[in-house]
Amino acid sequence: MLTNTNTSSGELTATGKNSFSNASIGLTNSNSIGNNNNRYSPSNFYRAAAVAAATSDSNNRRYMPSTPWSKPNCFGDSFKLEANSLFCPTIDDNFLRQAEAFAKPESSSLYYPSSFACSSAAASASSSGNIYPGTSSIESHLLSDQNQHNHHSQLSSELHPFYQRQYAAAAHHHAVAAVGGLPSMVVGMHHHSVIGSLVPPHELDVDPRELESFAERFKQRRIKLGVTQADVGQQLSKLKMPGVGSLSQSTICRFESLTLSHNNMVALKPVLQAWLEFAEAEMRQRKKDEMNGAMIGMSGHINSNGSLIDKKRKRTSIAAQEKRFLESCFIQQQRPSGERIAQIADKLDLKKNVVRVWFCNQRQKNKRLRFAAGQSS
DNA sequence: ATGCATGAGGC
DNA sequence: CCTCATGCATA
Repeated sequence: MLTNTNTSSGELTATGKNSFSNASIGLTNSNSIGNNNNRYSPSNFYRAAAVAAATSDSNNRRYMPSTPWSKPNCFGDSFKLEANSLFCPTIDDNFLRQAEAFAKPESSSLYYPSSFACSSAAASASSSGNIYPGTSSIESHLLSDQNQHNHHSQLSSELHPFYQRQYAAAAHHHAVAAVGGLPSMVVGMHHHSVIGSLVPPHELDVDPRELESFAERFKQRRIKLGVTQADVGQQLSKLKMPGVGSLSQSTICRFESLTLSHNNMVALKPVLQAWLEFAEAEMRQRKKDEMNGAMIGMSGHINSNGSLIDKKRKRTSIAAQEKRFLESCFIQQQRPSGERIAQIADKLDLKKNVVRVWFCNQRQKNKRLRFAAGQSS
């Protein structure tokens, strides 16, 4: 059923009964693991920007630096409420049964075509009644021509599915090639974040193709530099770009695979571009030094070691069966009421908050994937 | 590479 | 309690 892969040593009880109200868990100690200090925060940038890529979704929010999660207890909300008080316990049984029916126990349609590694092949295969067309075929287009296309041809065919659709939605005008020199990176997020000024007024004015090709080139050049995604994230802070701290491997990875929102992509591009140029310049310098015989003894590398508190965030693992059920519920209602969430949580023996978050993530993912492979089916 | 999670800012 | 940017933990 539910496995709580809890590596912590703390008091995080998996199905525990300790419950707080999530929002109010004011903790004393701030960061415990990982240094999430100043991060890139284009605050108002996002807000001004119009509608997120998503079709009719007009909710574009801003961004805020994330924060350390060191909480003694990550989950709030009581789990497993008694059958909702207001209704008779069977009130929604139909709903649940229906969902259950949809979620055939052994349904072969995997949520994910296969794992991530699946490239082109399985990409669109699983379109059978599955709302999740499948992840992306990220890797596939990395194999194709690379440096070659310096200019974006007006192909929408070689666009990442996600962008293909976006492009179709707002087709016209071309890229805002901002690929000049380093973005000045001088401003502070206080006034006008550099990012804000480097980027066109509206994200929608940014050509998805531009982003796509940049992401692709970025990855190749990064690899050529022999730098990992995680490295990029860390090194980013060395650039001292105002408001730009470090980023996680996850984010770099998502950027490269275009699995971030359009807004997010647009905002991150200049930052990563700056890093790229910085790193390449550095490498050139190194080579030059070598030529001069000036061996630069490799200086020690940073070894982030842990004198850090050992509280680890726990990650609930929702079993396949439960997931299937959730998915079927999702099809019926993408935004279930708290009442229903509690109900579902109860049925699956999961904490209400876990279910709530699952839906949130699902919606978020859905926005990215909605068109990512859809039209073909 | 991706699943589950956090938290800011907004209703 | 949502959305969105992001990250730890993990497959």
